[in-house]
Amino acid sequence: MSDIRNNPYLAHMRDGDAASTDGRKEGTSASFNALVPLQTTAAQQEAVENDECSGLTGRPYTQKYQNILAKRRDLPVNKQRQKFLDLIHNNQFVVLVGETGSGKTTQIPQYMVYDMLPQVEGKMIACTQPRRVAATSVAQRVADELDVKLGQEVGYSIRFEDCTSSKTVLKYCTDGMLLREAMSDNLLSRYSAVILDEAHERTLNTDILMSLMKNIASQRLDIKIVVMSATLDSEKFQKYFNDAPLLSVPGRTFPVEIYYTPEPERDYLEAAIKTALQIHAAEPEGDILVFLTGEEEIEEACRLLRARGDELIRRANSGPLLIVPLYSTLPPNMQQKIFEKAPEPRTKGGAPGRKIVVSTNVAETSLTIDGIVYVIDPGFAKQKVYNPRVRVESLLVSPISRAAAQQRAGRAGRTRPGKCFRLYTEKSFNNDLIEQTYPEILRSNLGSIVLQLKKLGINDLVHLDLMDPCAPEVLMRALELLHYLGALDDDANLTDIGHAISEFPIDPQLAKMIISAQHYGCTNEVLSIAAMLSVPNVFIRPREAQRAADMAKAEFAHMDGDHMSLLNVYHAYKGCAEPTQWCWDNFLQYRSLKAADNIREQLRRVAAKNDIPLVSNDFNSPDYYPLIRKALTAGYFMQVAHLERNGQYLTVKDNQIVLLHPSSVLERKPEWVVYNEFVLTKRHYIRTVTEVKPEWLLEIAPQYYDLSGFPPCEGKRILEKIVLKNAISLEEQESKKRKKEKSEKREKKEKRDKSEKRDKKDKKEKKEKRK
DNA sequence: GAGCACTGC
Repeated sequence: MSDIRNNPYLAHMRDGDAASTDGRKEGTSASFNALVPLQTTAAQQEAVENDECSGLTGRPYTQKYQNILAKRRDLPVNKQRQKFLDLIHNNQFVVLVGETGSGKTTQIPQYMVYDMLPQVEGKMIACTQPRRVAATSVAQRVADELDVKLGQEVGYSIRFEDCTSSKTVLKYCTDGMLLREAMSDNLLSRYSAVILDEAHERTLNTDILMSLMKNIASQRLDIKIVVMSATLDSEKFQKYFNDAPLLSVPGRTFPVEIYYTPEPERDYLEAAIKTALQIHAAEPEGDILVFLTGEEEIEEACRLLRARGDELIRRANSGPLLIVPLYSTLPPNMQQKIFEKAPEPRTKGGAPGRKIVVSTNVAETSLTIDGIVYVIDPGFAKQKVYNPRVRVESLLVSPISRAAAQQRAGRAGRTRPGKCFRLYTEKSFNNDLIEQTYPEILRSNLGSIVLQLKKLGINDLVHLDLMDPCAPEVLMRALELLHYLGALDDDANLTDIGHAISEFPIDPQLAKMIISAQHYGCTNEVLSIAAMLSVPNVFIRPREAQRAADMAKAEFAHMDGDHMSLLNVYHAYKGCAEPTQWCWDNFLQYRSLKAADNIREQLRRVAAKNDIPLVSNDFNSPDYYPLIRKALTAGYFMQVAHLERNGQYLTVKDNQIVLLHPSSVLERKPEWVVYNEFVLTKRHYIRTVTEVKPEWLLEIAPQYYDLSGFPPCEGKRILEKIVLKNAISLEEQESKKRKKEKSEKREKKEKRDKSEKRDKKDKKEKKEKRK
């Protein structure tokens, strides 16, 4: 343990003993003079906070600091500070449950800093968040609380942005970011403690990180782990972390009354609209939040609400309504509308106006709207599901869990007591809804995750200690994919290609595409395509201007297919003078294109770091596009469809009937295509499609196109013919080669014989001369 | 001739 005299917080207290309060004396006396381990009490910590100068910077505290300090002392978590410190002193893991408003996210990391003084050993404390905005905004708040400049002693680290310095002691970061760091520093040796926040959300990254921390903790007895969650499902966390102790901190929210429908609702959209209007007509002032499942449904609900709201206002003299849709793909300026105030009464003293926000799940966790008093919860959400049999991820409207329903209801009690109207029966809530939403790890394709785990040095995936183990078939699919990509060898160990792929923060297929592009001389172009495939759809198609949008899109169409069209869009975007206006004029999503540009730059850096040359072919060469398509094939040879003679596309190897997605720029139907996505809706579609040649498949991925395992279909027969033809020509080549070799041998032999004869002759002559 | 919950590296 370190010398406590190095403690920058406590150091100044030695000098100022005379002026000490009791609390400070408690801190000064026995503990640090006796060189005890770095363990503080709540009183010591508070004394340090009460001091005139900051222990971190040595500067006097500002008035702003003092004002915030008063509020911090009032947080529920502060009353449990001593209890928390006792637990963390005596345990490697602590589970902390704290509801909204407990102050856990801002305070616990600070308590840890005071207690562990990571800077003494040149280390840091990390606190992870599932979302970027949370990481940045909380870091800013804590920097203010500690009276330091953001990016100095307190910082954050998210994709595209590292706001830390050599002085940083406390770092907020996304959980994905910490995972990336662990890939190059398997034991996270730069950290003396890791705090995992919002663990109840059970995102893919949080689950992997929990497993990783458990593993690291068994090898590093000096590291402390705090797992923070908002739900009461704490037993599962405690059990998982070797029966860790639990600390519960009450939240600070207002009570929310729950109402259920007496009978099940047949049409939840209709019921939601009716309920909203009833609230408007009968309930006191306060805004309404309605949860629906997707963009189309939300826009439809807004239309109906506006129409019927107008009628209500006319007939019943109700207050004016502001109806706002909210979903993530909504342009930012439209998203800002949710923060507008409810409209004023039409006449002085008239019925108050009201705001109704109709939102997807984005309002459940990611965005907080002030002033919401009423929540309407139909009980559904779109959720990701993964079907390993057909290797397809899709979105399905499904009932939410009880935990999610609780979370939604909580949105009504942020500023004052509220009400939540559940559009299902109480019986249904208790009997039909599952307790918790299935964690993401059980609903995802794990290709990328398995590769990351390998890179993290975790080889035994079957015995991987996860809170919810994933299905063996999902693991098999992931290993299979990585093996075919050449990322894993026959013993499932990382290959050189695998190491390279894992460096890229994108799907393994995309990374393989980039790595392969160097052999086709087109890394520049393929980087652009990979970036465009990693962002949300760039094409906008408003209902009221569909034809204009389609025409704008046609300008970018490339006859080889959608990938090349994306490349056209990217090039045009890079070449335009005023990006925002240009995007607007061309029905393109500026946000997506900007993101693509950002990602491309990141990918370019990773490529450069891995010695992948950044090259392009001559644009005027006839091979310019075919070579790009070959690189595409090197990543996506597992996603190929063949046009059968009956006019239907069949996926190769799975023999699924699929249709070209109507958004495709391909007007004809090429015989062989690679596709980026399999979309499962009413029908099976392949989306983002480009023409390829069957010869390429056999040439680029012979290990995958071992046709003996393929189900019979036209595509297979054609590939077999090519294999045969290749074999024949190979045989011909071989025999030619053999003939050539034979004749060469003969010639050589003749030469040799001749020279030998000559030598003999020479020797003979020499001999005779000597004689 | 159609859809796109939400995050994240």
